[in-house]
Amino acid sequence: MSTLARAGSGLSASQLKAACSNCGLRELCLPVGLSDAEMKRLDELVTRKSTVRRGDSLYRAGQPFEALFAVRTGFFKTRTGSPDGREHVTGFQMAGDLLGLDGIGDDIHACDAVALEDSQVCVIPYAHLERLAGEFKELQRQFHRVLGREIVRDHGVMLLLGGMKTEQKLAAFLLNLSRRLGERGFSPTALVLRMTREEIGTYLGVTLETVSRCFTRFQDDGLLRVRHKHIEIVDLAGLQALVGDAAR
Amino acid sequence: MSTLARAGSGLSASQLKAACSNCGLRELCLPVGLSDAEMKRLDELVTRKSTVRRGDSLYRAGQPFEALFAVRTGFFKTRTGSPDGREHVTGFQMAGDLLGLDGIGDDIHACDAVALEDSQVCVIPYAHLERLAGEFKELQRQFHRVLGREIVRDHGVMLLLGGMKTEQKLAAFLLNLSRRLGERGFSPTALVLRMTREEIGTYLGVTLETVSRCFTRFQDDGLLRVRHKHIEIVDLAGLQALVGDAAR
DNA sequence: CGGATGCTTGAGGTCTATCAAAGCGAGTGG
DNA sequence: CCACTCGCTTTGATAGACCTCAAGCATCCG
Repeated sequence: MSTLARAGSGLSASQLKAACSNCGLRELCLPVGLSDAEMKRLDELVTRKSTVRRGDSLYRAGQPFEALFAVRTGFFKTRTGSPDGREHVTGFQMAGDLLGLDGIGDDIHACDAVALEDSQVCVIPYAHLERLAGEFKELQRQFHRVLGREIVRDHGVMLLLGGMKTEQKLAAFLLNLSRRLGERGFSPTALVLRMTREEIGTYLGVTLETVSRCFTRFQDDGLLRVRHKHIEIVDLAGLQALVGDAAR
Repeated sequence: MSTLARAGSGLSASQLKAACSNCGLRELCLPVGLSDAEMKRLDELVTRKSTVRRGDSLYRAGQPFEALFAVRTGFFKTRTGSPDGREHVTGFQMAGDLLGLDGIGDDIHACDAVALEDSQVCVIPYAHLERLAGEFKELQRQFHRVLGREIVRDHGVMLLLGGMKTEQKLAAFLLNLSRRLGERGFSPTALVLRMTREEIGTYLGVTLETVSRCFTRFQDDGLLRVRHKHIEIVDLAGLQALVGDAAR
């Protein structure tokens, strides 16, 4: 929010040179374990940044896939339309997360990516990335790792959706959010939710009312302090005990 | 089952040369759109076959990841342990499907792969595959497609688990199975299930009793004919109507 | 400051999990 | 080859969780 305010409003922020080599997110994004020389070549790859306003789509299902996106600032959800019309959220992405992997399979995006707040992304042209991956062994390896982790992450969500009750689901969701915010230097216990109860609900496979009720139950049990979008985790161990252990 | 009988029992079937270039599954597996020369190099890659007996694991969660596996014959399930001890099935794999992608992310397998019938797989050493992918643009592209499709497939399962009722889940499951069997030259309407009701249940996020009851309900409604593991799809359109449309 | 959106809370009904028991089949060993 | 046993499946009864419908309230934003 604070960094965004400065960079915001201006239309094409292309003046600011996007540079992976000095990006504060480089530990979270693609380039890890690359040599300086390789890092410089990667800088050439990521030449463009893009700003997405809250509520707008970065891409939509059905659109041709041309690039991956790395979130610099802001918050996104990815959603796919359920066959019966309702929407289903497949994930939430924050700074350092990669967006667009759903397009790799068939060169067509399989879901929408919607900004939940004003956001900024790096544009990574995919053809360019594949070319570079062919040249740099380490980049290739790293890219495969990212894809592989996404697959494992999805399996974790399947476990969550298929094998847990509402309380466990919500606890796992909050712990996941807490951990990721902590990794990015934010407080892991004082969260501000960027998404609505309904979005949490379709992500977890329950209704928004059930999410709301579960929040108040957690508060009554002394696990959380809930004031609308502001969540304070009071008893982190208690939440972990609910899930069993699996945080990711 | 019939082809297996011949190749079975013998311990190392290395006598039989595994060759992608003349494999009947090459349309389903990795190599699609490769030139003859590239195909020959790929043959070098897949030098080993392995036999897995029903009930045995091809690999287990926690084991070091060294190779991908392509199913030649047979049927597998992949499962991950739920935090509270129960097992959750993440997928079913048949001839032409790839196994082991869960290990790419962190060089450790994230789930078990268990044979549901006596099976045979091609072993694809991963280090070798990555090397070759660096050389052959088309192989690299194809490999990325496979990973990308797996991600999209997982999103489809998340949709199924999170947004559908039992009837829709089971219908979607049967339609998926039917389609994949059809693509492999089997009857798309007369299926023999290789998995138990419980395995279907944990895959769909319901109990085995609910699966069983749903089968009988489908039979009563004239959609199926069910005799234990033998399922005959009577009204395919009716099943599709239940789901809405999304088959995959 | 006022409308709109999102959140909370309640009541009732449905669906599914759970516990329990019996029936059928496939595979095994005599 | 047959009988037996074990595992899988089916079916029933009950209780509890979640969804649905409905209303009132807080908050955010222009």
